Amino acid sequence: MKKERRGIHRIAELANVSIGTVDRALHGRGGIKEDTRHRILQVARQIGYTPNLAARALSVARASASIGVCMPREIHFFYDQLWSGVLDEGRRVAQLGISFVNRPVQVLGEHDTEVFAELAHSGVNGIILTAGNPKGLKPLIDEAEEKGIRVVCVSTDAPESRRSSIVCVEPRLNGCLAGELMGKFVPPGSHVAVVAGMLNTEDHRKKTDGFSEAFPQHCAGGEIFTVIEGHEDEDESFQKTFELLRRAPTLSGLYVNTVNCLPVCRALGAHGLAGKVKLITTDLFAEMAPYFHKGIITASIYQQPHRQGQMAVRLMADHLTSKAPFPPTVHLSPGVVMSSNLNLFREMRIPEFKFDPSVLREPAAVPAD
Amino acid sequence: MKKERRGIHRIAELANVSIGTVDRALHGRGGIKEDTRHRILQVARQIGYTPNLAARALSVARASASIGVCMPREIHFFYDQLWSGVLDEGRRVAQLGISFVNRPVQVLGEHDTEVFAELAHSGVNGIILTAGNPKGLKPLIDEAEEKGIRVVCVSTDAPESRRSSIVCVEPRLNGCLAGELMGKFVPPGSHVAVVAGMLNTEDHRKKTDGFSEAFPQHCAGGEIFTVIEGHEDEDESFQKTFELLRRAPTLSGLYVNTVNCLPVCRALGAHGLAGKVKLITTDLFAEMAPYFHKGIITASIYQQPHRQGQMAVRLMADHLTSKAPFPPTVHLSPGVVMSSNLNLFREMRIPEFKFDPSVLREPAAVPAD
DNA sequence: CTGAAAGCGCTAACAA
DNA sequence: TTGTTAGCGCTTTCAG
Repeated sequence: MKKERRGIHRIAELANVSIGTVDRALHGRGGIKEDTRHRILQVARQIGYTPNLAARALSVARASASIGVCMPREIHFFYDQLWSGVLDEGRRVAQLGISFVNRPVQVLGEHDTEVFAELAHSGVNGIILTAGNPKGLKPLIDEAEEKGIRVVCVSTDAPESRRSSIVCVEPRLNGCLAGELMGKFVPPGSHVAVVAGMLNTEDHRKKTDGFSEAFPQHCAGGEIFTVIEGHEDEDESFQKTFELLRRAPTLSGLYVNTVNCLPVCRALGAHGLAGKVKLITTDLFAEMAPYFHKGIITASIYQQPHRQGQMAVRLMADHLTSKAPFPPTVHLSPGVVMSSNLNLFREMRIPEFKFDPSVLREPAAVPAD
Repeated sequence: MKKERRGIHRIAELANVSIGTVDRALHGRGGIKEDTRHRILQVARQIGYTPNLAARALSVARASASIGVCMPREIHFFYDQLWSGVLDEGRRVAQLGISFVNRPVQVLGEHDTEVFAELAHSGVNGIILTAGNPKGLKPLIDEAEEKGIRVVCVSTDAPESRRSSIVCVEPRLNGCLAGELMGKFVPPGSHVAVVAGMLNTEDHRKKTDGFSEAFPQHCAGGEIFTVIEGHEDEDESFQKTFELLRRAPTLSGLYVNTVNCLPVCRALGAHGLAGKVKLITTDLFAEMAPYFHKGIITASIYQQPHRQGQMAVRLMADHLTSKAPFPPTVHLSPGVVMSSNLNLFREMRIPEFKFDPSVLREPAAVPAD
């Protein structure tokens, strides 16, 4: 009594040929009679054959696909989460024989052209990239795509380039959602202000635009009192906000579109305005929790960094393993964080996942002994 | 001249043992002298050994598992999405040799005990279950777990049972978030009402409780005017809501905690109260879109059905392939849908994914010839 | 044109 | 306590 074989063996059995022939048929390789080929495909379809990717990966050994990753190390944990999404999902697809080459850069846009160029020449089959420096990157990306190295941008786009896909929360929509929420939080005719990072970065400008457009639509007679720039500097942000609140005591809302919201929270606290001025922030990290509880932050727009990383890896892996086509864009919906659901976000887990370079190597799976 | 070996063979060579011993050392299995174990681990660490997951997957493939799925077919697309999450993720893990036995039941709680029992005896290694009938299911679940069949509940729990894990959005938290939002949307001292499905279902009761607790906390002097039951009946819901709005013209908010919100929207429309009464709904389906655009629905609390399905499959698959432990609970954060981000939700894609039993078979991966 | 056979790195069952 | 061996399903020679 013989055991039931699987996969191509099964097909071979049913079609009365050898597995070698089955392989030739399945891969459209030459050197096979057209009607045996046809017969084999028929059988394969009948039994619903699906190739075992692990076996394939194993067989072709290290010739199998690898993905390069170039993303920044951290800003207030946003990139920590992005990395951890990539690494988590990477661990899964590793089971399918896909390997990773991780090349973190210190901060967004720093040396990313060099690192990208190096990756592109290192023999990877695809690159996941946070494009801090779109202009400089464009030619490199186009060249890589030309050579068949697919590029997926994540979180920050290089929209002019020929990258295969982009995974992000659209900044404009991010601002719109904040604007809509703000419009519902404050009474008609309210004045609100925006605290941006730097208006000359695309991202912050688009968020500001989205907010400015949506807010008046959802708050009859509402107006944007002013837009100030904190330049990602703690002291400057605090000072400017503090000053603003003194100058404009009738302000009913504040929208911070950079991750750097703590100074603003402190300025509001210093004025004793908890809850009086509705504060909508962006992103999430553990130190924000007390300000939710005190009612200083009313809501935060969450950009799902972990999921972005995960999606980018999935897109690339699906393409590499099953030549799945890339969707031109993957726009995630931003989440809304309020005090009720705050604790469900991974950023609130302690201890906070700290980015550890050692994690960047493949899971060194030698257990501590 | 012999070829350079890789992986555990390499380690075996260097440590002067056989691959069997290396395997034992690496996995902390018994039957190995402590110092050989130590030496082997030492070597492994030195050469930066990383297990080849493809090889492992392949090797254990024969032992590989099947997952039974028992979930309802549909309620206003919620279960469609849940299924599609399960099927999508199932397609991925199928590549690791995991197969599925899908057993849809028509509606929540109908015949689920029979179907579960059948699954439990069909030789599956794990069951994903939407427990419509927790009392009846408990003994069956416990028995299955006893036999080593792990059970993961999804969307609806069987909390008394020994199920390995539950993936859901907590109903109470769902209500809290709605309450918090409502508290910020309406002015202090407002009266609001709740439209529930049936208060005797755990789920709706808990949502109502959460809302009732959170709302007054976030709206000074706010009160719950009344809670009405629509019993998931179109006409009854419309009538009762219409009546309520006439009786209480000062109402400033309405929270619908069942998916059946269209009658309420219509009643609001009929009274010309679009935007005047803030309406917060639950879940999302395509027909709701116009009510967002007209400003009748202010926000909806989204329970992420697709992701719930996906998570349940991942939990089970990770356990089956890597004996990963189950987290006792996976509580997803509900999403907030407003008109700005409405279009990003998969429910808005047309054509709406309709549940098709044929999808329940594995995809045939044989290229058209 | 087709078949046979050798691995890929790992697990697990069985011998020693 | 350790070594040996037979696969897992696939790709890739090399013979027929």
